[in-house]
Amino acid sequence: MSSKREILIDKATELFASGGYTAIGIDRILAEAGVAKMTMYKHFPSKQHLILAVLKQRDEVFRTSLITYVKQHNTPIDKLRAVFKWHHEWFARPDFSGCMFINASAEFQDATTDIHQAAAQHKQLLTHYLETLLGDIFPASAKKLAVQINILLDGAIVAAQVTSNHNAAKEAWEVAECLLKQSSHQQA
Amino acid sequence: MSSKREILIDKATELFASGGYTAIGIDRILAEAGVAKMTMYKHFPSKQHLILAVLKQRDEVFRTSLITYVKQHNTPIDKLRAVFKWHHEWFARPDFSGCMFINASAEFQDATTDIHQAAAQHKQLLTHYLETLLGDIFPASAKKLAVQINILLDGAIVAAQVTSNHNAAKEAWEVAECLLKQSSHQQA
DNA sequence: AACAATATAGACAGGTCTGTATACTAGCAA
DNA sequence: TTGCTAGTATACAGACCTGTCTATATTGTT
Repeated sequence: MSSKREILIDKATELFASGGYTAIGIDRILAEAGVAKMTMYKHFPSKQHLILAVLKQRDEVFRTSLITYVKQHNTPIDKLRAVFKWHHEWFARPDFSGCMFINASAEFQDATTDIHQAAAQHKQLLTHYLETLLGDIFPASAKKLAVQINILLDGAIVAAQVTSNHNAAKEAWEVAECLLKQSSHQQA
Repeated sequence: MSSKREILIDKATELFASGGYTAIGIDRILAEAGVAKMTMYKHFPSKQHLILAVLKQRDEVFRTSLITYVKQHNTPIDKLRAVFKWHHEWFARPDFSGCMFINASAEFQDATTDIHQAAAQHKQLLTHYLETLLGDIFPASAKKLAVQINILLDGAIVAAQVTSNHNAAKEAWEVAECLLKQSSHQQA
């Protein structure tokens, strides 16, 4: 429906990602989106609400893209490898600027704020998805492994963002492989 | 020497850590530090220079603390375990608010800026330190292992910050242990 | 005591920030 | 026509931002 709302969210996503949530002002988003200020304040009562809408859409787009990509693979191990491959391709994109949720929780440290909680929820949803993937092979230790693989993925994101390490996803996958190998031995 | 300079850096560190670099204004730092504005601008020609001074001190304090802690342990494996234990204790501190360098590179995405480069350098110095620790056991693969263990540490930091996972360092260490075990088999 | 270095308060410029108020326009539907 | 909805332009309030300026005070050293 309201196309202006979508335009606003898309442009805000782009600018927040590359410029930070605090540093990017409303006026800049409005100018680049070609939307009047009052239109924005009718859709979003405050900047904070716009940020939350951005994060909500980002969470959906991000997870849908990943899950769709992984679905194209068959075996559980292939699926897990695909998770890291998806990250590898993400890191290589010219507009890659780290994880918007990690960045959001950096700027909004207070864990009781809605924005920080939105970031935490995204990470939890991702961990839960990993748990479903792992449940097919290691039902007993799926939960713990999911947390550990999530740590590897977040570490790779940070390495790609901070030190521009383009191999971070591959290096992280090798660690994950090692972990999975050990788990299959322990299972036997 | 100039105690005012130190007071400024300490207070700025505290405020930037919990409030973000952009969101915290000079005036707030000056008021809480009890320092006049002109005094600050004599020591630091701009806010950016103050941020750089904060990061420089943080890098030194951080690495010195870690290295001192690790030195109390003897065997190479014990030293590596101590690295994760140090992080575990860091995460448990009430003023823990993530890694100031990860947070800085989130707010200053442009990799050509001095601030982003200071963040990257810190991570590289840390990786290099890990490499020296690993060199004692796995001289051939120390470089690669150092990068991978650094990914684990950064992932743990993110987990502790975003989702308040207080066990992140322990979970990451178990993964590292697995990696080290595999490396010692391959070496033989 | 004289000097230089360091720090001080407080006002100020010029800009930006979020959010509000007002008055106007265009399209659509009953 | 009438009325409703969505959007626009523009100005504004009030706060906050970085950085500069001036004139004064404090301190330690020689």
